[in-house]
Amino acid sequence: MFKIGEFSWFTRVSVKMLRHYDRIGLLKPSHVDPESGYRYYSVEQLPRLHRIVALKDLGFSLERIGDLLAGDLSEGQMRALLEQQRADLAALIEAEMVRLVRVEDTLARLADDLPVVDVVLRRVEAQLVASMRQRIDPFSEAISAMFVAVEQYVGAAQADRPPVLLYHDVEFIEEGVDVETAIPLKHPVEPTRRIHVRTLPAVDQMAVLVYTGPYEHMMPALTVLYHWIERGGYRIAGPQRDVYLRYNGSRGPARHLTTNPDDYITEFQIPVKGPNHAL
Amino acid sequence: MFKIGEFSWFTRVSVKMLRHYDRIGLLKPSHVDPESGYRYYSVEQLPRLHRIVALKDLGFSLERIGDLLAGDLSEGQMRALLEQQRADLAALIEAEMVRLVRVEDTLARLADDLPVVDVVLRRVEAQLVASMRQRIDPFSEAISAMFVAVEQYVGAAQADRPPVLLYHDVEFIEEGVDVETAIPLKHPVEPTRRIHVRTLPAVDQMAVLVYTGPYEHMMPALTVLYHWIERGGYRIAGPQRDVYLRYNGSRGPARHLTTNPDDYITEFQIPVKGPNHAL
DNA sequence: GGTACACCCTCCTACAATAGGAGAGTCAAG
DNA sequence: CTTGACTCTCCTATTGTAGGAGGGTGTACC
Repeated sequence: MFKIGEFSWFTRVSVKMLRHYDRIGLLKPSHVDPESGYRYYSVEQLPRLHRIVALKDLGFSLERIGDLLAGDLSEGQMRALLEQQRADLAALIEAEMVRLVRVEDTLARLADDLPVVDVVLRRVEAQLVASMRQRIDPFSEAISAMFVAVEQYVGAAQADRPPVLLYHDVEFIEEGVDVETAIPLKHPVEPTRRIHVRTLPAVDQMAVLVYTGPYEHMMPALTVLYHWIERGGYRIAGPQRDVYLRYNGSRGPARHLTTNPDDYITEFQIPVKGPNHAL
Repeated sequence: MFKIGEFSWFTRVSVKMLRHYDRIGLLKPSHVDPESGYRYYSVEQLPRLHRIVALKDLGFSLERIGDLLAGDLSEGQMRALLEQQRADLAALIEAEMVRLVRVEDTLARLADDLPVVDVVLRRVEAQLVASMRQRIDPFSEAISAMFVAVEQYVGAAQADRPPVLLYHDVEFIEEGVDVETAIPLKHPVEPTRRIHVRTLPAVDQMAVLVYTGPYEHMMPALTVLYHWIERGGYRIAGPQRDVYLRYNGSRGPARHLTTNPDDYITEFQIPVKGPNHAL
């Protein structure tokens, strides 16, 4: 019989942890003095502690180790737990490798004196909108006109959410871009021949980049977004959306308006499908 | 201005977390109503929150994110933090991959109906011993005789620790194995021509396997230990030690003795050097 | 046989990031 | 003005590990 300190000394498991394993029932001392409460361990407990430590090194939680050591599980259940652990580890490694790539990309951008911008992946909810879709020349004034037309038409039905521009072309096009200007609605309005009423679908995995500044300089940021998607092993799964969080407009929800182009805030959103996450 | 719920809704950062970021100073609301305590956020805070989420996805802790966002660090410091993160991630990935290999090995053993045994890596402390070293035939009775001889010689100086057998051959040898039988000492004794007194050095990284059962069947377990070392990317860094935690002996510390070979408990220890840990 | 000191006990606290709940106050739409 | 949705603070929990306080225990040495 060993006192807890001796047992700790040569198993290299701290006294704190041995007491913890006792409390959670993972490893009870073979004898506890009822007078003093002193724990006494025997060599016979060594294989069990050894297995606990080994399973811990395999990445199992103490709770799962408890299950595994309970002994009342079939070989099939044992295998299932191990398979589960393998899958968890594989997923974790994949996620960490994507992270590593991203950190390296950021370092590379820093080394090249390029601006560091941040992309995040998140869900975007569905949104009822009124919209107008049209082929126009890129960066043209026509876009403003389209937004204004839709806003005027929907009037009080406009929701207090930022307007959205959708790009329906799959590839880059020099002129005649297929765009849709969408204004969020509080409730449906009657469609017309030019103004449609529809619901922008929710997107579970949206790669999002927030850009602050005038529209002329947004291309480098957008490039980063595409780079991010590619490097992360994602594929594009829908039309890009530009969300105007802060923009120049005499109309529209007041809290989204500003006049200084340097204060413009735009969110670039690209729906993606990824290998390592649920759709 | 958005109330916390709205801000949470479209950033997909939970209200709980927004309040948390406020408390730790990571993201203060642009306005807090002094009456109600209500937090109000503005679009201008979106880039910052976005960056926080992006850095979190890169694996940074909130504390480090705080440092990174403080803005008062040079590009060099920024780079250093990223480099650190890269190194941390690389190390983590390597460790997880070793884990994964081990889980897969365990599954393979399970599928082949081989016994699952557990190897752990730990430190072993230095130990003063009296020992006798000799070439003998493997598994011979001579080993017992050597232990008995040393035990008899050291007498009361014997410490209450298990005897150790060291194998000094680097490779497997059919006959004439170079072994050393070591008995732990409480304090030094006089050496003789045949009995040496020395300190078994501490080993920082010892691959250890606990084996329960008679000596005849220990080879498969030992094979696992070698396999484990190889698969983990370690190299052997010293002589193997067998520690007799529970063995048959009429003498020796009482708490290590038993007569039933099925109750024998032996620890196989092999010093290793590994790529991913400090020496 | 006593005393000092190393050891052991329980109970509390902390970490980091996140989540849930209780109880009370606030805002906005009808 | 009521009601229901929202918000506030404060408390608790998670997981594995560690530190400390305050008090009891075992033993080696004198």
